[in-house]
Amino acid sequence: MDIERAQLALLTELAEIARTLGSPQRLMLLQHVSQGARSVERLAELTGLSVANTSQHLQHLKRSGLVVPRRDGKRILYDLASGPINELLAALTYLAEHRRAEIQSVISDSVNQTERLEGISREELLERLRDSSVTLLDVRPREEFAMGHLPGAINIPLEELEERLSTLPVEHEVIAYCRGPHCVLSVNAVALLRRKGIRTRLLNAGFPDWKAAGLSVETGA
Amino acid sequence: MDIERAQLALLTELAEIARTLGSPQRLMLLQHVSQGARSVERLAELTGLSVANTSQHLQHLKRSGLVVPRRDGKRILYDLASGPINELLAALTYLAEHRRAEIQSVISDSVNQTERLEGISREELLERLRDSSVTLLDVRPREEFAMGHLPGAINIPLEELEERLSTLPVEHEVIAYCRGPHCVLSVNAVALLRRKGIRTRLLNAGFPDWKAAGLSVETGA
DNA sequence: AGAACACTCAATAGATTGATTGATAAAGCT
DNA sequence: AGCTTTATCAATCAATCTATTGAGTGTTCT
Repeated sequence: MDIERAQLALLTELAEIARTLGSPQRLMLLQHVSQGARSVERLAELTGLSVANTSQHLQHLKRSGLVVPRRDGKRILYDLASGPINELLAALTYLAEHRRAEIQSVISDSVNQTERLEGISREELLERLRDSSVTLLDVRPREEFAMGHLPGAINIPLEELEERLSTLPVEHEVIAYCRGPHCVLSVNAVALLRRKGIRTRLLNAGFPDWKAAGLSVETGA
Repeated sequence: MDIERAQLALLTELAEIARTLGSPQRLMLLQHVSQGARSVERLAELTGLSVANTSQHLQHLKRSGLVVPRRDGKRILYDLASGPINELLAALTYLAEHRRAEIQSVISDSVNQTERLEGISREELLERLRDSSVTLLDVRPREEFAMGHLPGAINIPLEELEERLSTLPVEHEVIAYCRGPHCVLSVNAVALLRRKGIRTRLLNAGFPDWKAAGLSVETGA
């Protein structure tokens, strides 16, 4: 019974966080806040909500420990709290994408949708690279990138991705990769980019697989 | 602008999933379902909910694409939908745990992040008590306080602290304590008082430690 | 000190959600 | 066919959530 009560307490905590995320407005706020500390007024502007309403949603986010306020003169800046918040959002986005792809594949017969989600194979990538119709993105840390990467890839470590979004060429589809088929880095990157409306796919293989397959590799920055 | 609309649509989808997870009952159902397909009646039994209520929650989960029903004779079995649902739950749990750990170790939502919860040792406290240069504050519930407390301590349960702030003597530094070194009550009390500009520190030990060390104890209100 | 500013708080009305009840539908049994 | 089991649906009421309004708090500037 004591275990059951503890279980219930934990689930109640989880539910509280989840319910906080259960509003498009708050998700929008969170997304803006995750790009750096912002004042209430700025956030109201960015989201199109009234200031009072924005304030209330921010209080809600604060109560759930997702944002942290900090006074700066006469304004109050809200910042993302520490902890794996982006990871949670990534997981949520990823699931939503998965679900959407599933629904679409039932309606239309297009395999393209599921493929989009599942990722891209080495073979297809090679083909697309030949006619340079993709942007290849390596989200590993700088050091790993320097040790070797796929030819033509550009390196933006995941932590910097959000702020350096504008430097990313988006005229083509973006293919993200990191260390392996289920490396968290690239999954997060794909979720982030898709939230921004950028067409993005995941490379099924990571850099080690690529190298192991004997394909060409570049080194240096 | 078109991107913005797509953004909003995606966020609405995310919010819908999140809101579905925003209920302890549904999380409980999901947890049971994730261990294998179960009938409505069985799930009602496992969770202690009524059958009709269980059914409704399951409909909700189904609408959000988290579970899938399948007929088996006269019963209907619910199974976990495909997709990274467990990953999402894991991310949620991870964040909740992270948040909990943070509350216990640091001043999570204090305005001034530079302020640390600098603690005070039993030895120093004894010395300060001798020349009555501190106010000793016990933030545990009344009942616990009556069962025994540090000599000279005044009792203001955490819930009442904010409204009874004016009754707190603040000419000296305030030392707060409750049950143990990382009891959430006193951590919150310290954060609250510091926000109000009252010099406050946390006693490294709680009441149980004090008693165990054989130091003198008062009882009664 | 007083005005302007940025934000929060409290109160409200309208919409949404949760649990309960009783009625309905679908499958299996006799 | 009738009857039972199992689950859903429809209707209800209390509780909660959202956005708006206007008042109140703390900070800076003059």
